[in-house]
Amino acid sequence: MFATGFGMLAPAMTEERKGDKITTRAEDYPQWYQDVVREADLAEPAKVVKGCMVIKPYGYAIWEKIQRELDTRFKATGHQNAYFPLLVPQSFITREAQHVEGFAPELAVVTHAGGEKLEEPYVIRPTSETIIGHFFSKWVSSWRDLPLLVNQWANVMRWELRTRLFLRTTEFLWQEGHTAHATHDEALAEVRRMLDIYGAFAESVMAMPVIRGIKTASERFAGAVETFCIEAFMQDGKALQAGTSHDLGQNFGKAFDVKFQSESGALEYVWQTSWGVSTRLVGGLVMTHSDDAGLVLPPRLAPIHAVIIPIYKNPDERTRVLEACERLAKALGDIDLAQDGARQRDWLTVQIDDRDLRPGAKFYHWERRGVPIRIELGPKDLEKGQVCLKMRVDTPAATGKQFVPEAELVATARARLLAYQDALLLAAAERMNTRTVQLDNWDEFLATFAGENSTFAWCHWDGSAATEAAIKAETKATIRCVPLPGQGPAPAPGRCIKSGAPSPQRVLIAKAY
RNA sequence: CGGGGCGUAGCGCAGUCUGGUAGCGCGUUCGGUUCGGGACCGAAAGGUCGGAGGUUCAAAUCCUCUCGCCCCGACCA
Repeated sequence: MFATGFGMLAPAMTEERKGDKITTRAEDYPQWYQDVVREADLAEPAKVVKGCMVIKPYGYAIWEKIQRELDTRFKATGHQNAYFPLLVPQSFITREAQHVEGFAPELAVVTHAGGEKLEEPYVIRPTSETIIGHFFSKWVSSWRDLPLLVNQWANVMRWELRTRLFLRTTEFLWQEGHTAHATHDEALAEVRRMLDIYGAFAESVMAMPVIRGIKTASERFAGAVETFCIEAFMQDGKALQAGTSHDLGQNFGKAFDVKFQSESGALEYVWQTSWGVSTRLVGGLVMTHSDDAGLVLPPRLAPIHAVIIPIYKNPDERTRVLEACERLAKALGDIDLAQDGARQRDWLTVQIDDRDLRPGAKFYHWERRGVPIRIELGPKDLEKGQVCLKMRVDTPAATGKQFVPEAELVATARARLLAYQDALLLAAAERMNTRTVQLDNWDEFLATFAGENSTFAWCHWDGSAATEAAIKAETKATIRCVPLPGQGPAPAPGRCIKSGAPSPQRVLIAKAY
């Protein structure tokens, strides 16, 4: 499948404004992020609705690719999609003590409908554990009904005080998996399995390396027994919680009376899990790979893999060049990027930019949108039977403009895209690794997190909430997670960086989005 | 909710102090010349100056009230 007329993906020239420069990262990182999102045409603040955003077609196309990849993985592990109501009876939220406490401050509540005041207000779901708990209790009665594995793609609302496009908005899109199991061990295995899926997805599809770990009590999901997470390293040294997987224990089972009769005949509460990732991932994608020239996308998530720019001086040349462009697009469109063993094909999407603009303007246009490959085709190339190929970001394997014989284009393009995907992951991992430090001295810690500074720091912590709060109060840095085996430095005892008390292992500390 | 700032053309702004024909840049439309890293020339369209009230011969400008937004401090995928 090839495409040359993707109206939705080809933003009109109205967005092309000379002077709309992208602030450099060194100059002002938050401004750079906003500029990149705007210039890549990913989203814009809704303005008329406080704290909300409009995800524009190009940005939504990236989210759809994320959805497709994850949904395939969820289905492959036995989950089924379902959909639960947006509105949740207020009394449901208050059923689980920790849950209410955590979410009460950010709830939007519907008090009137049909011109009348409601007997019981509804809250707009901030997450769906409660209403799903209610239905699980109706659906589960026997051990034969377990495990129950469902997922929902939905929007949720949390009344945020301060918002940033994709990273934190009042309404956002996500996926929330909810499962019920007969034993705690089985539930825990599910929690870990989904965390593994998130981690593998982040690294192999988003090319975004992550640290897998467990949240401290203060950062734990309201109502969970344990929260597992993946934390990603942003270019400014801050951490982004990119996905979470919760062991809910029997907390919601008890609150919503989700019971089953076991094989031995005993009546028991189910063990539940929930796990989710959101459109925040798009923000993480931006802050992982993009540069001062704009968005950079890994091929596996790029809505457009290659753009072909025709070069011509007169109508006759235009006709001949465009004809050749169509030929190239058709050939490239037959490339399947899917890895061995993938369940579905992943055809290359190609676009010919035949707008009446000068080539240079088109180069900048697509560069800002992060299209991985640019192909220039002009009269000189036609004569020589070659095409000019350039990757959005230089990699050791491919630097600057390269000329390849037309006959080799398809093979070259495929190889370059696959190498590019790997190169982005490698570059991101190197950035994270070289900027990750081990700190053992409080003064050093203060210097590391002075002002807006942040990086990934492995430090000893005495395990107390008081120390954790003190670190946060003094530096704004927080404990992102206690690493899982294989993540971070090998566990070894030491002394807490703040209190000096004994500590069994180092934890990951950074400022966070 | 406390402190600071701002509402004038699609976007960014000037004009407000000192009332007197509503302007500039970018973008948009049309025509032409251009086209291997952000083109140029010519013409044109586009604004009840956030809203309401008041002062005045006359208000974007002065006064009163009001609405909305942004930034900074207490929460979070």
